[in-house]
Amino acid sequence: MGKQATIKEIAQMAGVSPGTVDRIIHNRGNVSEDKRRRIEETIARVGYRTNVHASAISFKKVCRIVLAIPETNPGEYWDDIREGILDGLREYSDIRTECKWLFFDQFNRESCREQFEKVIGLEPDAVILGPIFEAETKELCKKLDAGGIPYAFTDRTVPETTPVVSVAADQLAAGALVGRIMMYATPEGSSIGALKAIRTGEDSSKNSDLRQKGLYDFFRARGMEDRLVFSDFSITDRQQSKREILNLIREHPDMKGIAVLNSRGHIVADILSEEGVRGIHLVSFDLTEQNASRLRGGSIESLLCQHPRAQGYKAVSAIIHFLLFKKADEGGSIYMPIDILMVENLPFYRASAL
Amino acid sequence: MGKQATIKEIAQMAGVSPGTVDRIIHNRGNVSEDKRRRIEETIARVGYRTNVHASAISFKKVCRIVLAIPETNPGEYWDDIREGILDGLREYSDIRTECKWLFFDQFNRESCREQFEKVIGLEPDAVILGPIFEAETKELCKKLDAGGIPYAFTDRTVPETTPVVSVAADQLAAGALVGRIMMYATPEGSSIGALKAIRTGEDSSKNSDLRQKGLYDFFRARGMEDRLVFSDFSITDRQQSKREILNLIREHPDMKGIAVLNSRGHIVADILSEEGVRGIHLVSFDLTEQNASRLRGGSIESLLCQHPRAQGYKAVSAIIHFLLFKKADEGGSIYMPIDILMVENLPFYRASAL
DNA sequence: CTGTTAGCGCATTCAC
DNA sequence: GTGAATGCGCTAACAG
Repeated sequence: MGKQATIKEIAQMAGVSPGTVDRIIHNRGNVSEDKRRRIEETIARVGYRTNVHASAISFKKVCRIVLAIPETNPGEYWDDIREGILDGLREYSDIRTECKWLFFDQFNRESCREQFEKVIGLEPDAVILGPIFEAETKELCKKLDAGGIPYAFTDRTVPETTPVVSVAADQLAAGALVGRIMMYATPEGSSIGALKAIRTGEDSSKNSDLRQKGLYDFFRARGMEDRLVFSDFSITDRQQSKREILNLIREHPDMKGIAVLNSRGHIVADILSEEGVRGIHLVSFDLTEQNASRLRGGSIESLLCQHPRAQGYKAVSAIIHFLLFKKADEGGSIYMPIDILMVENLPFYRASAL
Repeated sequence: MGKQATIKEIAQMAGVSPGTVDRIIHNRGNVSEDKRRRIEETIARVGYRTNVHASAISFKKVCRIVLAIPETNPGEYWDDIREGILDGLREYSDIRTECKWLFFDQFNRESCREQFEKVIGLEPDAVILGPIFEAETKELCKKLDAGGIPYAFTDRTVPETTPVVSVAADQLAAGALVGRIMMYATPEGSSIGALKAIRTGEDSSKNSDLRQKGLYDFFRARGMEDRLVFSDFSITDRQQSKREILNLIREHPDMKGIAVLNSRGHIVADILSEEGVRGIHLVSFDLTEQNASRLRGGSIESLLCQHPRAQGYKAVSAIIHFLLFKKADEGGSIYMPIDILMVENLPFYRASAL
């Protein structure tokens, strides 16, 4: 814990003024090549790190941040992400930050496009995006890149973009993890349903697709891929989804496990409960209120999740950090841990805010 | 994100000077009852929160912190806690903190007593303890209480003490979680070994005992407690422990799962591997390097853990926060989440430092 | 008991 | 290009 050098000391050692040191630290230019080298050298030599506190306290500029993410009901996935973003914003409440929220319907491409089109006009210093629709996201990012405006993603990565950071979990690994849990929890040779609940006409989401692939690969690698039964089911009409699921079970009487590859496990749980179907091990994704209550009630056995709140928090941290220092310290993506929740460890999960 | 009020503004609103406001914020006394009430009232009204950055930057006093924890090999549980403590210290590196580390042997009561006896003499402003030995810990805490020196625990709570905070996981719940995993992963009716690896003559640790009880209660609640076979095994002599474990398996040929209730799962894993024993589902505790490698290799199926690094970090945060504001904000104990690790989510776990 | 005041380390003008 | 000067919100020492 040796005492940290200050800018003033660096300046003295390099034979320049504190202002000049500050200029190179913030990449603000206007420094002769000669001094830049001298300063950078002594900074490296003494291992100078800027004092975040002093930095934050004297930071004047107000940061205009635009946040464009899906709007969801309280307690659902994107609502948790929003909470995490608010946490992050609060944490940095000492630096002046001016936020503009744009919410869109995650099932409606038009609504997303509409909101994304407003972004540039708001002249943000930075942007945080929920990249649900890939094409729209890419298009927006191209403009942001052109304008030199930094942006970050939560929830997933997007090809052909250059975000400061993507905060996301590895969904292939998550799918494989579902596979492992199913392998343990169901008898050898039984079949396992892999479901996605989607709205009629909706594309299934990128994340679900990756999970499906991860799950498939896991079983395939063990020569058991024929145990898997993939199927979508619609959630527009409750009666219909019920029929679909009951049908599935009827057609596969040896089905001992069902993995719901998105957050709609609670729907399947309720259908199975209502019909008194027992002995099917149910796994789903995301700790939404609805899923949590089914987990407590025992109709869902386990949930995989990626702490959406922490995700939101980290995206904000990264983007603000970038704004302060004009450079990212993480290498472009932050991988979230994939958490497994069962009744016993559920109570201690939410508490750990960060 | 309304602008935060400053101390100066609070002072003005309450009709006092900034110094007086600061006095009540830090519980430094010397304020008339009348003004105290007025100030506290306006603080509450405008929702004032002290600006951590400004606070950190102008904090003058050097904090003498004594840390007395077990010493372990790199990559083991207590070593991770130590890392987390260092993280926390680094985070607050801007406030002057003077640390004195005292390490003891976690299997040697005398060594602990020896180190604990040095604590008071070092005149610490605060103490962080690894409360392995209950009697010694209680004794030390009595002295600390008398001297008005705040202290915090990592790893577990200790009765009859008044720490600023205990950072620990609920081990009963952890034990129950082992039960659930075993229930899923082993065939109905098979027996399950519940082992503790201990040194000859050593008491088994409090945490292991709680886990054992949690596991037992889980099965008992389901009328399956006779599936459990409890047993200790010594790790002083490798050959002997091998015999013990192989004996256990021989006596219970229907044993399909083994839970190691402390961090020595890797020992059992190796013994099973060497003997070519297959088909036994092995669960253990703590993500040590040794366990991680067996998890990757497939000889351990899953690990339960409680992010020791985060534990250390949180203990430091809490104690420093207390030093700054002379009061705790958490209610005396922080519960860590209980994490389940399998091969698939292992790679993403360490990364999430906090 | 209470008000005043001098920094803390850094970001940002504003002169030179 | 560069250096000096000012202030951010708070702490702590000091003068009353």
